Amino acid sequence: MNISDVAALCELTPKAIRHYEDQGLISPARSANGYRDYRERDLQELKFLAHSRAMGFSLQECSHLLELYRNPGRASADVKALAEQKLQELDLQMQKLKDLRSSLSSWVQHCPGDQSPNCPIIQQLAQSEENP
Amino acid sequence: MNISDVAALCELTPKAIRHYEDQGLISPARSANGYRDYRERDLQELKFLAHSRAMGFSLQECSHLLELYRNPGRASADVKALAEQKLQELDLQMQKLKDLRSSLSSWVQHCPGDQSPNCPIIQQLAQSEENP
DNA sequence: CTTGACCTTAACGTTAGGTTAAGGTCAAGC
DNA sequence: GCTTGACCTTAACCTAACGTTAAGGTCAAG
Repeated sequence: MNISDVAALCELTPKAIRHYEDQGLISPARSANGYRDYRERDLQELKFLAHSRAMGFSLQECSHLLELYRNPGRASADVKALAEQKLQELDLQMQKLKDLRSSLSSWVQHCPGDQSPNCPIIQQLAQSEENP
Repeated sequence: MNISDVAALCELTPKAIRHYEDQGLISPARSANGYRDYRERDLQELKFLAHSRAMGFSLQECSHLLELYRNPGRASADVKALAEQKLQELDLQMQKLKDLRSSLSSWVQHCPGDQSPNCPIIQQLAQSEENP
């Protein structure tokens, strides 16, 4: 199968698929004309990669996950460890976003939003935090 | 004041400050020896930028905010508009993170985490979503 | 006068691809 | 046989916001 068809099936772009190859994650066969020729197994791995990326794993982490996927002798503990680490990262990010949102939201609520220059948002951003 | 001192006061790195200058956000005076020479006003603006960046605004958005900060004739409505847009972005990001976390968390809970290869996380990632 | 800590610019690295650019391949229609 | 359009190839530059060398000038202290 050619790259565009694979891309459509995996909901990836051809460029992304080539990128994964550049990074050594997959290495499809080549047809006589030099075109990449994807087999069933490549398709499955690319779908796996697409889902892993969609879950927020970096390409490096996806590479690691793919190794485990390929290895019938894997230990589920290794997979779980990766997932739990990602879970922690997600929690950290969410906490940060929550804090930002909270501050920004309250500033917005106190902003008149009219033609006057007086603005608590600007004031907060300008504040020199001189409160130890 | 030299760049390192400013950086320390604003909790930025010298490189970041130079970057903001490269991007046209600030333009400090130069001493006779060619060193950047930051005045009080530069300091205030850099603090403003640092806080704006910390609130999740992009450099472009920070540039816009800085314009408003500098302009005594600004309308608070313009500031509020930027803030509300950012607020929406934060909400979107949080929702995505929540969804990811939710899926991943449930997969992790069902993973034995032992030496066996059987792993629901891998299975979920490999799934071909054949459920319309 | 040396030394170390600072400053300068330039240029490449990072992440995960997107976007041209220049050119080869292939199946269809004339 | 020939053109045309849709596909494929590699190469190389673009994005954000800096971090990281690298090579070299400046300055205050000893």
